[in-house]
Amino acid sequence: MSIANGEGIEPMDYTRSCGGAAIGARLRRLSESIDGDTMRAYAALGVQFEQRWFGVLNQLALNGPATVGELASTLRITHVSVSQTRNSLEKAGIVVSEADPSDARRRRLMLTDAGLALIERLQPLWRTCEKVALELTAEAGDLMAALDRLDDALTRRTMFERLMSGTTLLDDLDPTPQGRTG
Amino acid sequence: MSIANGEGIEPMDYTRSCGGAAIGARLRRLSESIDGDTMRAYAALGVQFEQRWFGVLNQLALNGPATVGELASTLRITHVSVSQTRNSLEKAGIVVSEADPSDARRRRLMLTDAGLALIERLQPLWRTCEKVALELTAEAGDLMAALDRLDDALTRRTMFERLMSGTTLLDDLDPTPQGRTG
DNA sequence: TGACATTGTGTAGGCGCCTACATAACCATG
DNA sequence: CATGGTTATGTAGGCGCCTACACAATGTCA
Repeated sequence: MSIANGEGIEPMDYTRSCGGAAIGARLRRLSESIDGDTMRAYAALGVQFEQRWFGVLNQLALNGPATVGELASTLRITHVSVSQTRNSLEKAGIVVSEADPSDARRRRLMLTDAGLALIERLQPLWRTCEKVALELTAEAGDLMAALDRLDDALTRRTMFERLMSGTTLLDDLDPTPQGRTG
Repeated sequence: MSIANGEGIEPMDYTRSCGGAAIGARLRRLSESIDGDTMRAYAALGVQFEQRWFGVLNQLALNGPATVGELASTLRITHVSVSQTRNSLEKAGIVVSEADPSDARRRRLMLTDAGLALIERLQPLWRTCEKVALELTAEAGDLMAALDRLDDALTRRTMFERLMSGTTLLDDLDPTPQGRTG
């Protein structure tokens, strides 16, 4: 808490110095960097593409038509996000949807010919992504496996549970109820 | 590309099956999960806190008053983001700012007493974050180090450079100039 | 048949970050 | 001291995701 020098020395990376409370920020920064560069690659190839399209397109290509809810569940994002992505994909003519005849609540998405062509066209870039991912995994030493394990760890016990569990937090926490500013 | 079954089988996690093109999405999803849970922890403790405050607050606590640009540089985010965070912090009474007497373009941020008190109050939670980060690193097998190495790898050569470099991409890429939809 | 919960999808608005652009203060020139 | 480039900050609007809420179609049960 001591107020030290205001300039001069500068830690090489704040997320490295204070890992714990900033790990979310760090992952976010990495994802934005990678997503941004990938988008730039699409643009550089003259292909109009949105990052968020990938999951849905890939699933439709692999497994055929699917509903909003099915895609959300497979992609592990909310149905809202899928719904918005669907909207964008339809506007771009890459996907069409129709009400499921057996249940009018459901909306079945399927690729258009333009969608199939787009996927075909992007295959090389996506294969390159795979290669780069391998390259990075090599350089970063087992990154993907570490992410797998992080996913697993958080599935076993969420961040929230970990933060709130007595052993780590409540022992330490000063119980004066002075908080709640707003 | 073959259209297979539309229901039934479901890969356990799409990001694991198609790692390359979705690595950004995966990191984003992880960061959102962690950030969201951390925010829930603040809320559960009755403290009104925004995730984005952390970097700036931490820096001000560690190094004393600083300008928007200095913070942006240290935190490795844009000055815009710092500027918006500053605004939010000032509205919450946690930080005040004044024009630098020697250069009126610069705005020096410093903690208020309320800001110092908030930091004091959050120390236990932040220490818990550290512990949880260590816990996760243990469970995820050297996660933080892998992230360090990923950062380094991307600094050496950006994702964009990797994607565009001939060896990986241009060899594969079908050169028909049919793209550019919009 | 009508009431009521459940399910599938959509809308509004928020998060923390971004890029592109605008503005104001500073610093050289002439 | 006017001109124009540079620097520090701010505004507008976008990204992909989120939560909270709205609503229509379906199932259930009196």
